[in-house]
Amino acid sequence: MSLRKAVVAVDDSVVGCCGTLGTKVLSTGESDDLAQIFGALADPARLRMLSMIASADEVCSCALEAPLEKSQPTISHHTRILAAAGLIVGERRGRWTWWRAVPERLEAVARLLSD
Amino acid sequence: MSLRKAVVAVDDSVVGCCGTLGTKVLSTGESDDLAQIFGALADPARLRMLSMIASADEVCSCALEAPLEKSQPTISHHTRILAAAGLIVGERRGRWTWWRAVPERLEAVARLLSD
DNA sequence: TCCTTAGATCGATGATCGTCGATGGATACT
DNA sequence: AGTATCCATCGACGATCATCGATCTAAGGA
Repeated sequence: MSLRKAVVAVDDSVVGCCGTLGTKVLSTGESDDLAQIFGALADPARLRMLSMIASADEVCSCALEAPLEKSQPTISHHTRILAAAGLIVGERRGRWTWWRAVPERLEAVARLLSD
Repeated sequence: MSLRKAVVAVDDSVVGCCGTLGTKVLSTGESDDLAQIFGALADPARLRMLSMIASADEVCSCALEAPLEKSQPTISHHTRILAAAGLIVGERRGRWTWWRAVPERLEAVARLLSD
């Protein structure tokens, strides 16, 4: 058994159901889930990765290593965290995995910060 | 000299000047600063703290310990990080420090996620 | 059937983070 | 002056994280 904490996807219902940050005090459960989403955005490499994916239509994992200057396992690690936060989705086609941004997710998080 | 990394305020110009995440790829400098802001939001205690402050007009530090169930040094630690990210501002009045949310900052971050 | 390639997983390591007890400084009240 | 209170800072400890080499799996191409 691995000691590393599993990367578990955050529930969809957390975002876009709770009004704004300023309307009511978050419950501990809500804050846990939201912290995971913001945690996914709290790394420079992941932010650049996300902006690359969001700027293009689709991006292959293999196209991320060079510009981000990270090893292949590190790229895989970061894509997994962004996907668990619902910010990107991946599709395996042949040997390649293609990543797309999820604009609705970004908008939902944005709406949560300010309505 | 302390080994702990100093908590340095993030430059104001990073937010609200750069369009959306999907319009262009972030530079390393931009992603570093943004990661600090999102990092401030990436903790459940800080999110609850921010929602408490944003929901009220002003909140005294002393009113945060009980509901968050954290010690006084921990509360002070978290307020400092939120303030360095520009999400709250504190004003010392007598013995108490009063905290206010910065809605423009929240809106700027939201706009950055989705325009 | 090999050989190559893309990506996920494992295990380890060094850095960062959240937390709190102890301490110090500043302010208010008596 | 003396005491009490609010808060920032320090130092330490345990947990989590980012990173990468090594390994494994799966999917072409020869």
